[in-house]
Amino acid sequence: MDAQSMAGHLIRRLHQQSTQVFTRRIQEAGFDLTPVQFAAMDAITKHPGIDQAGIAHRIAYDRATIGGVIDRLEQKGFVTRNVSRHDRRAREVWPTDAGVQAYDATLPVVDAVQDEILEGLSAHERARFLELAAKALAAAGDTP
Amino acid sequence: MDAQSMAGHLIRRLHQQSTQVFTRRIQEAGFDLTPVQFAAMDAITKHPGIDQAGIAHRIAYDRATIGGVIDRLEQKGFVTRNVSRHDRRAREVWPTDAGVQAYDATLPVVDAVQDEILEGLSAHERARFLELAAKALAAAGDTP
DNA sequence: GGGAGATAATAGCTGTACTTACTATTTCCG
DNA sequence: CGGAAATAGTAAGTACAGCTATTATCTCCC
Repeated sequence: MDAQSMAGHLIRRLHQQSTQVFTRRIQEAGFDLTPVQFAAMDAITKHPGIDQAGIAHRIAYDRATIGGVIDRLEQKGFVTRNVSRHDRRAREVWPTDAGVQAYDATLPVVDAVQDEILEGLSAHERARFLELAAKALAAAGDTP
Repeated sequence: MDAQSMAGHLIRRLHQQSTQVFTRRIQEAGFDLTPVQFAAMDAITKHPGIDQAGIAHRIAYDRATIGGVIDRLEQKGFVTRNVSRHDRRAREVWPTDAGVQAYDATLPVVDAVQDEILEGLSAHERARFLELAAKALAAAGDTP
């Protein structure tokens, strides 16, 4: 068995490819958002006031990691944080106008990136791939 | 378009799943190798004396990143390094006996992990998924 | 044969990822 | 009610993962 043909290796390469395409296209479009930061913005704009644990849960992240991601989004002026009135342990995260604008502006770019990642596949193959990927994930204890 | 169903997101989740399964099973088996360290050991045992750039190229890594990986493999006593006589810029990397033993011992565990990563898929689906993943990668300028 | 350009490795920087440990709350339940 | 267990966030530590810049060599080509 060659390590190069192993599932784990192929998946790592795909992930690498995916993040590189994402980063390149977003930069070319004049924006500054990483894939993870975009995923967080997606959760925050769709659920304004969500707390950090909620974001982590939605995009399948570690609580410790998401703290740093939100830190950077806050530094960029895309979100603000405040202590929740209902639960003083929690921080509510709200998108700023600049954050909403950045999210809206990057959305079409991100959409295009999804096809580019799988550009070697036909439309049918692409759909099949995504279907199988989702199925493999669901079996592994998916929590979207 | 929901970010959760995007190709990039699914691939990231799969990668996350893949590394978590790898790490857990390897640890349960009493070993201490990360997925990247294993991939590097695979290249080194199959090409003893390979230089770091060669390893990086084989497993599709950044030259800067691989330096740290080899550092850690050296600390664990799995490889040794020496300056190449043919090219004094290059460091030849050789597996130690302990390194070869660790590689051989982990190989069956790693093999089993590959199936576990895709345990939600039937054998046929698994093969199809790997085929599509390889095809998508090849189109993106694969360099194995 | 000598200088331009390529290449190997490293250093420093940013940004994930996940772990364990710790603090501050909240909630559940006897 | 009151304490145990659960939960939100942070901190510190390890390990990628990639970028740019720098240094030391090497190679190629005029």
